[in-house]
Amino acid sequence: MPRATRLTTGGARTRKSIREAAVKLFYEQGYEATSLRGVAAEVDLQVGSLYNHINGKEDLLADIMISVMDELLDSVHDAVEAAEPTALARYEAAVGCHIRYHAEHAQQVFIGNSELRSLNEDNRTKVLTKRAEYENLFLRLVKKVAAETGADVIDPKIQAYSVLAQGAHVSSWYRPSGPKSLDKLVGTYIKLAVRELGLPAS
Amino acid sequence: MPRATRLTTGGARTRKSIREAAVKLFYEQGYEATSLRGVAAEVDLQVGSLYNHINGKEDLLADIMISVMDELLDSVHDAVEAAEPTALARYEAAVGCHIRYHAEHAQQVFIGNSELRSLNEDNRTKVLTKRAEYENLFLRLVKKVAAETGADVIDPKIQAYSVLAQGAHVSSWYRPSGPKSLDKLVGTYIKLAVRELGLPAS
DNA sequence: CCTACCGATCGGTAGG
DNA sequence: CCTACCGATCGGTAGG
Repeated sequence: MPRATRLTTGGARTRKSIREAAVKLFYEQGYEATSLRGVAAEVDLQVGSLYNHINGKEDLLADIMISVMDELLDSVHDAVEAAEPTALARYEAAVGCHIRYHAEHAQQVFIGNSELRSLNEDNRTKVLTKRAEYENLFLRLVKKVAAETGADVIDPKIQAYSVLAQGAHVSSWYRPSGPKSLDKLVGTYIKLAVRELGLPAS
Repeated sequence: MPRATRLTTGGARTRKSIREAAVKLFYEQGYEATSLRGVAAEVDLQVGSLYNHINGKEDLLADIMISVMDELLDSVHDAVEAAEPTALARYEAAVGCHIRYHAEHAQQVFIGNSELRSLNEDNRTKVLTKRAEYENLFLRLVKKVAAETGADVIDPKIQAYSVLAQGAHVSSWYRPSGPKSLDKLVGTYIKLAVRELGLPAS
């Protein structure tokens, strides 16, 4: 039995393909303008067959939006923990991870930032809760930098919002084929974020 | 004839009401999820009657998106010309006007930033051209500040993008009922923008 | 400005 | 996983 792992692949693989097709179409056309027939065609299925893998159109969207927030939270937490144990280094790591994720997952993040309205109350609450958690993560980091360095932070909340705004914007224009290297881009945004705190470049 | 001005009001007033209803519903539900029946109901008309005032659903959207860009361009141009004739003062005026407009017209701007996909090629090109013009306006201002003050601007394009990103973000959360006064908010964003240029607060 | 209608398309389901 | 279908709703139009 050299291929025992294959036992579970068929269904899971199809499910993943459907999700990827949904990300692509939701990004290109928007959730409302995307038909399940379009999603099905993308993975060579008929509409009815989709229902062997998903519970409905909105489930597909909720899945994408919730998992993108989970990934973001995990990534930034990991980046912060891996950084040097100073408040500024941790903040820089968080900003860098935030920008990098938004560039590398531009489609998913863009969907996450534009289709909140299409979720029912239950799913919307779930996503909003995770977003609030993400915001608070940055807010705490900003406040720690201020406490540890004495930086003259004008408004910690706007400061955190500023970083979130840059990420959202990056996800709307970044393409891997662009002229700038991603490392350089991330570095630029980190410098801007540090400057905004009123600190000299490190 | 004490009400001669009324001669032209009837039709124009209805047209304006329809547009305002469309802004409200496009903002709340998104363009695709909004039906012309919903728009009609909002102004106490039947669907068919809308066509005495508009050419179709997309015309309504294109109108909103194009006029928001025209207003933005005019406002910022005016603000720049009214400012003290130093590059930094002009830049500060532009950033302040940008943020203020995005707060005061949050719904229209939010539509402008999220429904590009729903326009046909012709209208999309019109809007994108105006957006490019708007971006260039900020890019030139940043470069002038750098030239005049010797500021160490890391990347003028990203710098301009940063300001645009803040505006888009503000339009997604700002409510007039919020705790912060608009003047104070605008002031905060101006300070952040100046700091990003590597200049001390003025 | 309304009534009544058109063809098209949608999400979802039954039944196999 | 497919065929065939459902009711609902859509943008838009004719005709008055």
